[in-house]
Amino acid sequence: MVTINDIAKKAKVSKSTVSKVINDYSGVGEETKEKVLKIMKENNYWPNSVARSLSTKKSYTIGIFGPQILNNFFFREVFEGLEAIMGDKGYDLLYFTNKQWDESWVDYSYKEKCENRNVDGVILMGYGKVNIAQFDRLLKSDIPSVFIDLDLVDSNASYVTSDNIGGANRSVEYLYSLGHRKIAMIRGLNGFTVSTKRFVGFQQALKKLNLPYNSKWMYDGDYSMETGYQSMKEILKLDDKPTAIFAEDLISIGAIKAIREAGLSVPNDFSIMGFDNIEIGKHYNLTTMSQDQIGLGEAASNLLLNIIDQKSFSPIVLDTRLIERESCKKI
Amino acid sequence: MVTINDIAKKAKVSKSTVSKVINDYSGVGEETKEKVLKIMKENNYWPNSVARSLSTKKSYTIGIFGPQILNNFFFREVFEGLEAIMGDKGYDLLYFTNKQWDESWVDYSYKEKCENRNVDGVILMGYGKVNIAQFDRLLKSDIPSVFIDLDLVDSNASYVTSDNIGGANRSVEYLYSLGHRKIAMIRGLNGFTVSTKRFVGFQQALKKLNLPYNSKWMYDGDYSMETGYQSMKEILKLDDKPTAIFAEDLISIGAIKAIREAGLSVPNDFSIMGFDNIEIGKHYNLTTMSQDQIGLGEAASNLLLNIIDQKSFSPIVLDTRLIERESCKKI
DNA sequence: TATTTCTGTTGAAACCTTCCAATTTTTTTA
DNA sequence: TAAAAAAATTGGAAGGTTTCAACAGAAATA
Repeated sequence: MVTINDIAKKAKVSKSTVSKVINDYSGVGEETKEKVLKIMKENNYWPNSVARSLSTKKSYTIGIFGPQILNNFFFREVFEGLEAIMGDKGYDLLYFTNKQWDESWVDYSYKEKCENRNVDGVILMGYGKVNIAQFDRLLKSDIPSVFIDLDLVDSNASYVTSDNIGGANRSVEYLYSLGHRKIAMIRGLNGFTVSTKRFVGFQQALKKLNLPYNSKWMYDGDYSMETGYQSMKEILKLDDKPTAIFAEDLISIGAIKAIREAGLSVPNDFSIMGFDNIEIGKHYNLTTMSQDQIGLGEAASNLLLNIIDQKSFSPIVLDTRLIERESCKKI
Repeated sequence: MVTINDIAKKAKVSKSTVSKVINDYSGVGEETKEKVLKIMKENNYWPNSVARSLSTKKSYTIGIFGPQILNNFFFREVFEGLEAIMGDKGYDLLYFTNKQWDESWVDYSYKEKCENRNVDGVILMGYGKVNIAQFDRLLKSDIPSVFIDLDLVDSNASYVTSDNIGGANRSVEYLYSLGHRKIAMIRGLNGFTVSTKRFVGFQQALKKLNLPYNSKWMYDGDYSMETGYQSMKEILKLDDKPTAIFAEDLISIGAIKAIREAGLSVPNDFSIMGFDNIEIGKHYNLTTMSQDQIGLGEAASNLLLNIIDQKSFSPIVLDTRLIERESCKKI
C-alpha cells in the first residue's frame, strides 16, 4: 500500500505538506501543490481512512443496528433511503453483526460497539418498546443516534417515524367513506410502538365517527401472515361479522388467504385495508395506508447528519398516504 | 473513551502487559493477569479496533459491494447467510455506498475502497458479465475476494454460485415427466452469467429429451415481471402454443399475470416453472427450482474466510432443489 | 555461592494520519 | 538595503494499539 510517506519522499516535501494538499488546506504553494497532486495521481494514492480515523476521531462510517432488518420487507426499503443520502455525503455503512466477544469481560453492546469502531453516528431500527433499557448506555453517551419507529430522545438521540396515529385515523375514515360501519382490527402488537399507535388512531376514529367498538372485532398477534390468517378464521366464525378489516399489510395478506380459502372473496365479502405498503401488497391488490419507506431512510440520514453537526435534534414524523387498489369496496 | 494506557496506569503495569492480557498471550503472571482483567472489567474497557487495525492490518471487517442488492429479493436472503457466518467469526460487514471522492485524483474503485478501509476481504454480488474489466485491479491485488454468481477466479479471488445448468436441466426434465413436450423459455439475459447458463441447461435438456426447439418459444428480456408479462402476451398470440413455460421467478410471475388477464389459468392452461425461489413466489404457488440463498451467503462467507487464511480457493457450486407447488400440472 | 535458565515485565518503535509550533523562505514595507 | 510581515515548509507529537528486543528477578543448576 502506498502511504503518505511514499508520496512525500517522491515529491521531496514533508508529509505535513502532503497532508495539507490532501485536505485542501491553505499554506501550500501553488507549484508544490501541483507537484504533489501529480505524484499522488501517478501512484494512485489514497489516504488510509483507518489511520485518518485514529487521528481525527472521524470515520465517515455510520453504524447500523437492527435485528433481521435485511430480511424484512419494510426495512430493506428504508435501507435504500439510507444508502442514497449517506453515500452522497461520503459515508459508508457498517452493519453490525451479532458477533460476541469471547472473553466478555465487559458489557459489549451498542455504545461499546460504536466506540470500538469509531462510527460517527448510528441508526437503529426494528426494535420494540420492550426492553428499551438496553439502550441506556448508548443514550447517555455522546454518540449521535437515530431510531426508526421507536420514540427515544436524549441529548444526542432522536427518531423518525411515520404518523401512525394519523394514518390509522385516515384508514378508518376511508373505510367509513365507503360505507363501512362495522370495522375490525387485527394488530401486530408484540411490544412495538407503531402497532400500539395504530391502535390508538383506530380507536380515536371509531369514537369520532360514532362507530361501535366490539371486542370480538379486535385481534392481537405479531406482525406476520399467520396472525392474519388465524384471526380471520375466527372472524369468519362470528355471527355478527364486520364488513371491513384494518390491519398491517402482512397481516392483511394472511387475512385475504383465509377469506379465499373459505370460498369468499375480497373485496366482495370483506374489504381489507392494509398499512405500510410493502412491495408484496401490490400482488394482492391491497389497498393500504402507505408509509414512505425510502423517505424514512432519507429523513433518518438527514437527521443523523444534523445531530452530528449539532444542528437539529427534533424528531421527524412523516405523513402517510392512501394507496387505493382493489381490496376495499363501497357498500 | 478509556484506553489501554488508562488501564495500564490503574493496574500499575505497562501497556505491553495489558496488551498481552487482551490478546491472551503467554508471558503474563497469573496474578497480574487477574488484576488487569479486573480493572478492564471495572472500567468497561474495550480495545479500539481502529487502532488495532492500524497496527495489525486486520480489521475484522468484510466489505460488501453490490448495486441495489439490498433492494433485491434474492440478495437480501444471501445477506442473511453472510451475516450469520461472519457474525459468528467476529466480523462486521461494511456496506460500501456509492460515495465518490470530490477531488478524484485517482481511480477510486473496488481495490482502493478496500485498502482505504483495511477490510480483510470483500464479497461482490449482483454484477453481470459485461464490463468485468472494472474488477481488474481488485483481482490483481492481494485482497481476498469472493464473487457471487459471477465466475471470476484469480490468486485471491473465487466465487460461489448455484448449479444453474444442472438446475435448468432438471426443470425441463420435471416438466417432461409431467407430460409436457412443448416448452418455452423466457430468459432474463442482460449480461448475467446465470441467465446464460440456465439457457444452456435448457437447451441441453431439450436435446437430450428429443424435444423440439422452436425459436417462437424463446423470449429475452431482463429480470423483471414486465419481461414475463410482455413475453407471455406474445406467446398467447401464437397458433402453436407451448404447454409449459420455464422462466426465472419474477419473470414467471409476470407471465402468470398475463395468463390470468387473458382469462386463462395456471396450471390448467399453462404450466409455469420458475427458477430461484424468491419469497414472493410462494404467494403465487409457483413451482420452482430453488436456489439456496442463505446457503450461498454461508458458502461465500466460508470460502472468503478460507481465502483469508490461505486455505482453499476452489469455487463452490451449490445444488438446486425442486420445490413443487401448484403452477405445474400433469397433462 | 556463582552461574545459567526461565518467567514475567517493560520501553520503544511501528502502523498512517493530522495538527501545531517552529523554522525557513519569500515578499512587502520603510 | 535592512527590517518586518507574510507565506511556505517542516519536524515531531499524538491518536490507541501491537510487537519485539531488552531487562529484571526468581528459580534451577553446578
